[in-house]
Parts: sequence; structure tokens; C-alpha cells
Amino acid sequence: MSLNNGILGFLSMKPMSGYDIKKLFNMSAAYFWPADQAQIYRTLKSLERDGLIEVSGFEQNAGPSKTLYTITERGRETMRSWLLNPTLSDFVARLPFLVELFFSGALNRKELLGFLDAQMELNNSLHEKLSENYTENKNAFAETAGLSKDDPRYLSAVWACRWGVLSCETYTKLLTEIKAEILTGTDC
Amino acid sequence: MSLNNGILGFLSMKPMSGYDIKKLFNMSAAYFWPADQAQIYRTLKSLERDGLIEVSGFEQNAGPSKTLYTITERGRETMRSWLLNPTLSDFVARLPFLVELFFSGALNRKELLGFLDAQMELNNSLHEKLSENYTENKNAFAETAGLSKDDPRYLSAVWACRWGVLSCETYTKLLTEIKAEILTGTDC
DNA sequence: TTATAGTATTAGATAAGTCAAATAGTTAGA
DNA sequence: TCTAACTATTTGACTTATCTAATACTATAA
Repeated sequence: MSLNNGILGFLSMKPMSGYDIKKLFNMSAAYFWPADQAQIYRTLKSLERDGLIEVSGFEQNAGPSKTLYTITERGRETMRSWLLNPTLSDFVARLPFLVELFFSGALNRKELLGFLDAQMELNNSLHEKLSENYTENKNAFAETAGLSKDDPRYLSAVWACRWGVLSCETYTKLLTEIKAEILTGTDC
Repeated sequence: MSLNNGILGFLSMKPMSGYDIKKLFNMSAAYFWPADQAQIYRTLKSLERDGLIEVSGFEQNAGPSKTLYTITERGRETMRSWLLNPTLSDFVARLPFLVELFFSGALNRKELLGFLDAQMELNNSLHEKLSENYTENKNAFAETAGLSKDDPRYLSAVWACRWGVLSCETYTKLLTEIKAEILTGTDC
């Protein structure tokens, strides 16, 4: 469902193609909703069938011509009603790295310490990547999305990316605490 | 993939049925990996076909008899190699509430403030629920999973649930900051 | 004894997501 | 001119997830 909503959301900024949408996802929302290329194009077709978006033209710069989609009035309404009716189920997350942490107790002590280090390292590189997005890639995002820096739609996108950064920092703290807990425990 | 791994993980604690697994998910990992009942049973069949788990018996308490599955040696190896090889893609999350935040700038100022309040409230109820899990339901989890309180597998499960609590708290902070930012901005 | 609630599993129909690869145009450089 | 890299979309096969509901057993209480 969130891919539908994500695509509607991007198209509410300006008319764009599947390729543009993929690029925007990659530079912003990819951490909290992955978007497969094939799935984007399929979802565009289905949103068009449902009358939530429509083909509004074609554009050719460097490379083959691309199909531009525009959100319809019905699409905007759908998006609004989605935003105005959040529910608890929207707070159900999918976090594969936490599933790993959950079951990491199946490893022996040495392996477990290695696992925690590996997670820490991956979490650090993600943090770096997201911080970059948050600071440096802001401009590229605003430009590609066609938004000025004081547009609320730009600001809300930045808030969400900010979450990614904060979330990594929270996880760093937790991993550090866990490691300390293990090391001060019974040593074998 | 994480449902496969989650089921293997639970079965590495003790032999149990699909129903038991569902109960354990609900009282622990449901926040970071939702488990559909039908999907659990289908995944059990497919793991059995692959030789990662096997039927080890039947049990009847109150209600109809249940089929107990046990993890095989091959299943344990699969689980180990999953835990010992974390990658960046395991850090790609799915967070529907953040997709909402991302696109919330499409709302007008008044609606946006309402949206942030609604998210805050939902986040608070989730926090309460997860805190409860973290404090009160620990015992029920340990008992259902057949783990003692000093078993590393119990401890790692508790760490992961701790993340849920911390994550809610981080989000509360972010939402508070965002709201302050809006309210001190240009008032219309 | 009848209804209800909880236990336990299965089936069917869709929907959504993943992965790999094919197709095809454009540009820039060796 | 050939090739490599980037742009842009589509297809097929498959896996995973979701939603609904059917089936059926047991225990408890009205």
C-alpha cells in the first residue's frame, strides 16, 4: 500500500516519469520504503487504471522519451484521506536487522560479539549515507522534485530523512549498551 | 525472508506449533516483523519441504491436537549463516508511518498540525504497548518460548524489544521538535 | 443443551514485492 | 565506428504477504 501512496505523493509534487520516481526514492525514502523498479512501473499502470493518475505528456532530454504522469483530483483526495486517517497498523514496521538481533542469542559468546560489531559497522555506514542525504543531497532532491526550500512538502520530506539519521544514532546507543552488558557479565 | 528466519529462530528455542509461533510473534517480534497466520503455516510447510524443520510430534492440551515442528541440523546451519552474514540490505526498513510523515507537507497547516497530533497519539499507544511487553510480558514470553531468564536467546529477544521502546521515544522527540518548528515559524 | 470463546489448521483469491533480463534510444569518448 | 554508460520501460517467472473464511475440536458457563 505504501508504494501506491509514495508514488501518489511524489506525483503530487510535479508531473514525472517512473524513472524520476525511482531516482527520488533512491535519494530520499529508500530507507523507510524500498521501491523496486519493476514494481514502480506496474503500480503506475494500476494507479492509472484506477483514475488516480494520468499520462500528461512526454519528455525527451538525454536518452529515450519518458512518459510523464500527473496526479488527478481523485488521486489528491485519496492521498489526503490516507494522510488524515493514520492508524496503529501504520506503526507496524519491518526491520530485518532487528529480527537478527532478536535471534542473535542463538550464537555463542564470541560469535555474538562479532555479530554486534558487524551490525555496528553496517549501522555506521548507513548513518553516514543518510547523513549525506540529509545534508548534501537535499538540494538535488529539491531540484528533482521541483520544490523550493520553503515548500512544506520539501520540509516534511526532510523531517522524515532526519528520522533515519536519529534512528541510526539510537541503534548505535543500544548496541553499545548491549556490548557493555555482555562484557561486564560472567566472562567465559 | 525474515519470516523464514523468524520461524527458524523460534523453533531453535524449542519444538512448537504454528499456533505457538503466532503467539510468540504477537507478544514480542510483531512490531518489527508482522506475521500473518496463514503465512506462518505456509512457511512451515515450505521449510519442511526444504528439510530445515521437521514434524517431531503432536500435542493435545485444551483444544484440538497441534503439530509440533523441530529445527533440523541443516536448519540450525541456515540460521547461523544468516546471523553471521548481515548486510546493508538488512538495514532497509519498511516504516509506513514515516512514508506518511514524508508526504505530510501536502496538507495545509491546520491539517498538518492535526496529523502530527494523531501520529503522536498513535506513537504513544504503541510505546505503552511495547513497554508493557518489555516489562510485564517478559515472563509469559520466557515461559512460552521455554527459556530461562539467563538464556542468551531470552536476553537477545529482550534487547530487540527494548529497541521498540527506544524507537518510540526517539519518534516522540522528533514529532515534538517538528511541531515546535512549525509553531515558531511564520504564523498564518 | 446451547452458545460462546479459545485452540488449531487449512484453503482460495488476490495483491505486492523481487529478481533477472530484454529492448531500445542517446551521448561521449577511444 | 565501435563500445560503454546512462536513460527509460517492459516482461516473465517466482516468492511473499494479506485477507477472508471455512473447518473442527474442547471447555465453560448460562
